[in-house]
Amino acid sequence: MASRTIENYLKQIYLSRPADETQWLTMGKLSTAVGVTPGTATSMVRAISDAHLVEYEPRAGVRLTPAGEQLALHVLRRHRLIELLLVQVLGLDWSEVHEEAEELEHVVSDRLLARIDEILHHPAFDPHGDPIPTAGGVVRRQDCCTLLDCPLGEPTSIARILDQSAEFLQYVNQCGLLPGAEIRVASRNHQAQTVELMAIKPGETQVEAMSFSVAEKFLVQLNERKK
Amino acid sequence: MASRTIENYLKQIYLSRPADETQWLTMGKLSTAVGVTPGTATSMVRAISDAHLVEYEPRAGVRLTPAGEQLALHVLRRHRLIELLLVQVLGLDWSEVHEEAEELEHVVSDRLLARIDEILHHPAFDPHGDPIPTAGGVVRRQDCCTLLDCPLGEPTSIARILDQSAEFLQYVNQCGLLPGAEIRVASRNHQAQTVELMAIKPGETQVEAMSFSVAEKFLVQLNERKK
DNA sequence: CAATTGACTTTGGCAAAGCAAAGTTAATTA
DNA sequence: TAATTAACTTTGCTTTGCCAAAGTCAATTG
Ligand SMILES: [Mn+2]
Ligand SMILES: [Mn+2]
Ligand SMILES: [Mn+2]
Ligand SMILES: [Mn+2]
Repeated sequence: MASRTIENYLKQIYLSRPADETQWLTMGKLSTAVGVTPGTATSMVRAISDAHLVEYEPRAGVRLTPAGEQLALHVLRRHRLIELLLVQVLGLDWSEVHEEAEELEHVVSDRLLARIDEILHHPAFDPHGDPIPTAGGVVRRQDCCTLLDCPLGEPTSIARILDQSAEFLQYVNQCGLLPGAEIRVASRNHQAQTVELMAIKPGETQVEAMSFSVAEKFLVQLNERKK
Repeated sequence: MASRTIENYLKQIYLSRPADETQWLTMGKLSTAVGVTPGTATSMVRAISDAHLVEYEPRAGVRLTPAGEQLALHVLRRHRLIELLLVQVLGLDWSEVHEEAEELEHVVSDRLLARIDEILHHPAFDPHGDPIPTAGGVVRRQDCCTLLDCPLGEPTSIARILDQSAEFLQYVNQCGLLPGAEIRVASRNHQAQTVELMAIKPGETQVEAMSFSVAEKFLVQLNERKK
């Protein structure tokens, strides 16, 4: 079986892969994502490539094979299911579960994972709104836009938080913008580079302002019309 | 911090230590307990001894220092709390949790462990009846006798199962002799080398027979008088 | 008391994972 | 086009754990 090191590399290759599918992930990006020196990444990638889990083109970069992608998605599934368990069942704060899951993801057996999945009723998203791959290795697509480019005034729900640093997540917590929260973008001020939000709560109107750079870190979904 | 290898060695040194406190644990016993060749155990123990976690006397054996014992007890606490969580909250069978906990015990953070402890209401015993060391590293003593040497006819409760192989635990499950089960030893037949048990259930009298060698694997406690 | 034996230790070697620093490429700049 | 530079690869070395096989010690046994 793949060592925990290899699992970590594969997961990071998946998460850091460039949007354009034909592109390679550069070794520089990979080495910083994994947290090793570039030389270490090169030799590790060579090894993983011998195992046919990635394609490696010197001076171009690295890219997952179908087998490697399946493995990466399994690790990601473990990671995200564990995060949700830690939040929902064990009551950890969502800002601290990532570190924890980073270790646990390599150690939880298939049997235990199946039980976790059952207890959580086969959830589709983790506490940060990231999609949980299915046991078969399929990632469900959600179409979202950021608070920067979603339509003004429309009722929307927070779907996903892109900056998952502990500090940012604590800020998100404070202003109640967790995944699921219903809000509208009241206005955008291009001079001040700010976005004004309104919470949709019964009888109450709360306002929150944030800069464009922060607004970009929230993905939202348009609420379905209830007429 | 101690590597997972060192944690495993310390835990095994603790669990395999001879009953007589003045005795050393031999390297042979340790190496089979840890599952490595004798040479490997020797060199590892040398290293652990350099870290002042054990005393090592060549050709005599090994023995925990107070610091090493504290560390061993912390690993044991993690192991046993995790086992109980897996059974009580995640619904795994008690015959499969040991393997699982063997890995998880090295990876669960203090914060997570504290939450587990809370959720389980600070339990004193794991699913097999083994005592869970306190966070301060204290093991509560329970005075038990085996089904071989407990008094005949007295109402007792199963306290602890000494053979924790998956097969044996499944047998224990089948005859309902889990920790907490109330029974009386009806008789012992020294010719046949068997023990006859009676379950104490409302209105029902169930009988179970087992050999001396199996009876030895059950620790029981006398029930307090209810007069 | 010597010989044998079993338990233990030592030695030498290997694989995984990592770093530092030197050496290459290839893209950019002048 | 030539020089510079940033990104990448190679090389050499380290640490941690492990095994196999050879060597040593001490307890029994004859
Ligand atoms: Mn990880
Ligand atoms: Mn997440
Ligand atoms: Mn373990
Ligand atoms: Mn146990």
